Amino acid sequence: MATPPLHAVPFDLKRLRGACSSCGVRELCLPAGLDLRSINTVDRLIDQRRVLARGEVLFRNGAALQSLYAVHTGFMKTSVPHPDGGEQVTGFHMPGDLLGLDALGDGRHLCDAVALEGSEVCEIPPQILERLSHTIPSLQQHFHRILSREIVRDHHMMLLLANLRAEERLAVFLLKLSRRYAARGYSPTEFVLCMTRADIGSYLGLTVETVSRALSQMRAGRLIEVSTRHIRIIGMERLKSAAARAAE
Amino acid sequence: MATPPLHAVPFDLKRLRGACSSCGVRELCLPAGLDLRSINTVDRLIDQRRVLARGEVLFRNGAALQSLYAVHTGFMKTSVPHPDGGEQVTGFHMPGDLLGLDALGDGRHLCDAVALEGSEVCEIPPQILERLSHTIPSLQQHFHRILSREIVRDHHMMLLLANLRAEERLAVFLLKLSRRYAARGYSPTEFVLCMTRADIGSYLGLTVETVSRALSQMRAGRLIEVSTRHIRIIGMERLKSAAARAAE
DNA sequence: CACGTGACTTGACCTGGATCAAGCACCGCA
DNA sequence: TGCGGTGCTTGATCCAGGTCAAGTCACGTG
Repeated sequence: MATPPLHAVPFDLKRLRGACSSCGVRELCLPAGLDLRSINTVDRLIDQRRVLARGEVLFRNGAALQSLYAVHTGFMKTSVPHPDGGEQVTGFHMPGDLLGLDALGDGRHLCDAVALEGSEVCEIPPQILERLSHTIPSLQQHFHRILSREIVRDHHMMLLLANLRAEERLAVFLLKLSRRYAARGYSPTEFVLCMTRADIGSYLGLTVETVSRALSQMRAGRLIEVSTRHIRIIGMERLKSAAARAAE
Repeated sequence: MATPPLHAVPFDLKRLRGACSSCGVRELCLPAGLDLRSINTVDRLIDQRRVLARGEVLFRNGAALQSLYAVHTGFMKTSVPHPDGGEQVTGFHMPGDLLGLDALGDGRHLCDAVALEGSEVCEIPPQILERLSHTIPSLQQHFHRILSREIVRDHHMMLLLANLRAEERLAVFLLKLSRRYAARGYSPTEFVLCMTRADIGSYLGLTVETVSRALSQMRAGRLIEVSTRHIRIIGMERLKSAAARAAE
């Protein structure tokens, strides 16, 4: 039941120049301005890969920052543990996304990161990134862009949590997933959810039951077809208008 | 009815070395590692001040990024306009806070920033910041730290919006304000709110009525004294336990 | 000084989603 | 092949907070 294998190669720098032209939304791609020598330099420094089995933890809340991670293949989630046992999911991460940014603040991770399916990540030691930024200004700029976009995304999420009703939240969620899959070359209308309803609920500030009901309702309204983890969007326009109150 | 004048001098670099030791939480202070020559260099480049009257707009959603801004004195809010007329408040900003980070992503501001009382800000052109970062590594690091902390703060906010009930949200809100005032040398137990109930409500995902009721309830429970904008915390411990479910 | 306006409070009512409860579907495993 | 566990769905009930409505308060203005 895994999602189709994703082929993104976000930090294989030897391929970056070619890859960048095609990666569109993919954030980690470096600007095309790098000369070959830089690319080789970088490539020598960043080549640590790490393979994660489904359910495996990449880092935990409280752990010292060793490295940032670029998701290479697979699907990850990050969450902050709730004092009373539960957890709040703060994001889902697909190939090309960067993990661990919250730890730059004081050198400790403030969330857990776990693989929702077999995944591979690239390790990017922050010192190296910072050192490289000195010599490659465009890299620095790009890194700032990534951080800034993360902030914007979070603001968007706050807006969603503060203003939207259950079905609207779900609609936004599905549309965002759809776009992200599309940006990576997959079908925007048909995909498999890697996360449980509980994960979705936590992320969207809803209970499992409400998530389930909202999905059923969207099925009833013929916006989507659902069979447990498999989603097909059959009424993209209706789905978009269901998400209408969100600042798209 | 203005808050007491705030005396922070976050970007007067000539004073930074001395100031930093005392500024604690203040984020914009540069690490002490700068030598005097750097300080003078920076100081020559960053000296644009801008004065804002209460209600005046610093920048608008959609405007091209000219500059980042460090709040110098006063009190600002940022908000993203809601398609259907309203707005979602994304943050309140006190002296030492940095504004405009969301625009690093694609060079356009994605929120409005307005002064809630007479304020003064320092302009910090991002190009200069980036150029300086090349020559002063500790500055770069510190800037990353600021961005990272912003992300962490937003995650905390998401957690609040997704999980807490009205009174808990208010309690967290007041405690956070209290701490921020304390960090700037003001009373942690008595202060004046610069924003309307509507602003608070928007920020916390509540209606004006609910904000008002929650405050009344906290008064009834003798956690605080309220008279419109003036707040005094008279039961700090009770206030903290009212916010208990938040990951403090 | 009365007046108007916008900010705030309080009450009555209603509803979306949480909670509680029951059962179903799927999967790994013996 | 049956069994247990985990994830998912659906129904019934309840309540926090949204909505609507009616004041009251604070303050700036003619």
